[in-house]
Amino acid sequence: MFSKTCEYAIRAMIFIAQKSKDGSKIGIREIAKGIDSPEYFIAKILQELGRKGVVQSMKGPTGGFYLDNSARKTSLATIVKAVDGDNIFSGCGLGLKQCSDKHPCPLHHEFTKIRKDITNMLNKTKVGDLQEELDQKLTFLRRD
Amino acid sequence: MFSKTCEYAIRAMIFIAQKSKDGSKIGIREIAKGIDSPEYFIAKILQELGRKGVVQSMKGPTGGFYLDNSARKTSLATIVKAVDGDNIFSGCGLGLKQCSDKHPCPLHHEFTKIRKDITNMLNKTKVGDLQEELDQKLTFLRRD
DNA sequence: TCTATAAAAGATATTTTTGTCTTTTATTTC
DNA sequence: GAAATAAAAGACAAAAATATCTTTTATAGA
Ligand code: FES
Ligand code: FES
Repeated sequence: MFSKTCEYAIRAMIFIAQKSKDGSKIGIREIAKGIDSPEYFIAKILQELGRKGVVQSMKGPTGGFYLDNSARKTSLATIVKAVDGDNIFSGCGLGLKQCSDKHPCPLHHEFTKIRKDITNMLNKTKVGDLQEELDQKLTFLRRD
Repeated sequence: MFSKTCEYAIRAMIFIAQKSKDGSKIGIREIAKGIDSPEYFIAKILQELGRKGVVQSMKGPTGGFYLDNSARKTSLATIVKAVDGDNIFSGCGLGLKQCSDKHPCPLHHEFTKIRKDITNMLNKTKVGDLQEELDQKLTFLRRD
């Protein structure tokens, strides 16, 4: 469904939301541990998300990653788009160069329904909401 | 959603269903052209599907690929499972090692709904049915 | 039985994704 | 201002996915 990169990105965003909700910042090493991802790899991903303004960061001592109030309202759709592009939102399920109602592939009618559900789900789900459930220990970001 | 390999596999299966419905067989070169895929690559994929009994083939002159009556009833789920494994049917949307109700990731509740829809869709959709729509030119296997 | 044909099998190559390491830059604290 | 810290940037490496080519095997038909 999502690339590994995207899975890590979403997990990291929720983790950062949690660890920075009191205004503090969280380092890359702890993030990697918290979400069970390769340290250098998630660093690269967050760097890119930082450039796009999806996550905030500060260098130097006491520095690290955090989310400002507007970033907490980021939808998963925004993250997915930033990392994986928009193939999942508009691409053909059978890999035709273009998805189109006028020139549909054999799966088009069934696939667009699902694609719509996925899009709705990703649009309505915000990082901040997922972080709250995580806080209540109703959900988890890693599995040992 | 699906790997390139899987997209080609599904398209090829529908194409073979169409071209072999009169009992004839279809060669790899025509298949590659018909579904706009790399020739040697789809050959490898069909070889593997052949080993698994998902598609039928014959060597030699007048040889080629075809689908017997039972293969026409193959569901997309069978093809996807044969090619991509069962990650899409049971894997965690955020890439945790295990998807579980007891230890759910933040996306679990929303994701399992969609995963179920996908599973149902792939199970109920049969190659033969898609081929019929293709015959009526209601759908297409390539886009130029 | 010989020849031509077409898939199977095996080997190799390229590209993309995923993962790692090193150097540079910004920031804090002393 | 100097030292320590942590992310940014850039270079590199490994693995997986995608793609291509060559040789072998089975089959049909002359
Ligand atoms: S054309 Fe394939 S999903 Fe729309
Ligand atoms: S645990 Fe992630 S989808 Fe079930």
